[in-house]
Amino acid sequence: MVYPEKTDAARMELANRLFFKLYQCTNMLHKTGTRAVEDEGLTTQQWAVLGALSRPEAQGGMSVGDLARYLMVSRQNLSGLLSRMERDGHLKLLADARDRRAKLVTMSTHGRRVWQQDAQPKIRAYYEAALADFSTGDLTHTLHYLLKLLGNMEKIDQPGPADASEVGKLKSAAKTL
Amino acid sequence: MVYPEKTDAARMELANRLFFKLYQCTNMLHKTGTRAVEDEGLTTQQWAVLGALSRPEAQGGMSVGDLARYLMVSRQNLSGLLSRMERDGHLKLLADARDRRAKLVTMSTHGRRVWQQDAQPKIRAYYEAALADFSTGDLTHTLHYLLKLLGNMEKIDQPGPADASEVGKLKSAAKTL
DNA sequence: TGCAATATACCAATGTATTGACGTATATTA
DNA sequence: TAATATACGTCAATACATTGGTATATTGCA
Repeated sequence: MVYPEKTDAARMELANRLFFKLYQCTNMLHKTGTRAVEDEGLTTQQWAVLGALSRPEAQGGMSVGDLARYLMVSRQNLSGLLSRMERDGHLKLLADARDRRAKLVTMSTHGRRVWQQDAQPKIRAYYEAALADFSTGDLTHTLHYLLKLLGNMEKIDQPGPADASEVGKLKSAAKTL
Repeated sequence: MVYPEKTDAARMELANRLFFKLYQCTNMLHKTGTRAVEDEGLTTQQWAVLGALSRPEAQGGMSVGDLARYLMVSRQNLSGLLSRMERDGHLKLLADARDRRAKLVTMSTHGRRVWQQDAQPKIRAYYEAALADFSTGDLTHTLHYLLKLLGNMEKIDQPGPADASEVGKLKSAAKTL
């Protein structure tokens, strides 16, 4: 290697710009995306919740915890979000008969109508504008890189045991405390 | 075109996943990134501010407005951020002699030391972990897609006049109000 | 020069996101 | 079964981020 320090500095420079743009992109996504559905009284985060609940797998509702894991946000954050959406009549939170700790989150009739009739066409138009000049290949590649990045960050977040024996060790260690 | 509706639905599906992952990536970035520099009393947003101020172009400080434009956040948001950083001793806000409306934002001696000595190595390590298995080509491509996406969103945010004559029209129209 | 337009910074309200702590309910284990 | 551990949802504190409104200083045009 002739110039290792040079390539390394260049890599850091690229990394820096990449994360800076990631940060700016998401700020702009929330700003412009929320503006796109403001007439429906929604935000981008709320549209993520409605998107999750409208999946076939979510027929019959989801618990707050499951929804938080799916969206990858804290339960505490989601709790507030759901309260606002219930207040605005988009959701219904029912007590779960099976597990008395849990609440079942479901779209209200009004929420489902708003989501399907009003919001969906606007979201579609938003996607088309935001992804103008993106070919199908571009979309696939971008998604691939984001998935890879997300995977790396999940590892940073939860270094996680390498195998089951590690889990056993942790459990044993916990017992001695 | 034989199946136009099919390719269109697939594109929307891709778009949906792309923005969902973008949202999750940035949440994870703030979460894990802030954890990486929490000993220094910093957050990812604050490290963006210090990064901006440590550029050679920012020698002598920046006004709040310039910094807000550079970071692409609202002045109101930045104002609170800067107050916290001044409170924590990382920044100094001086009155601008030239323009009595403006404040000049500069890194304090302490802030510069924290940034260069303590934070920089941790940020470096964070970048390496978050971008594990990203080749230089991967980095360049990802950055390219983010820049393109950001450009599209800026257009959505500010549809902007197509040419100078439009600006003239707007100015004239404003006068009549 | 003077008046209108613009720029700068602040205040307030609202929404999103995190961590830490809490009380209650379910699971696990001894 | 009884004690312990875990899971569930919420409250509180703090930080980011937006919009809208206000007061003051500067700029630009007539």
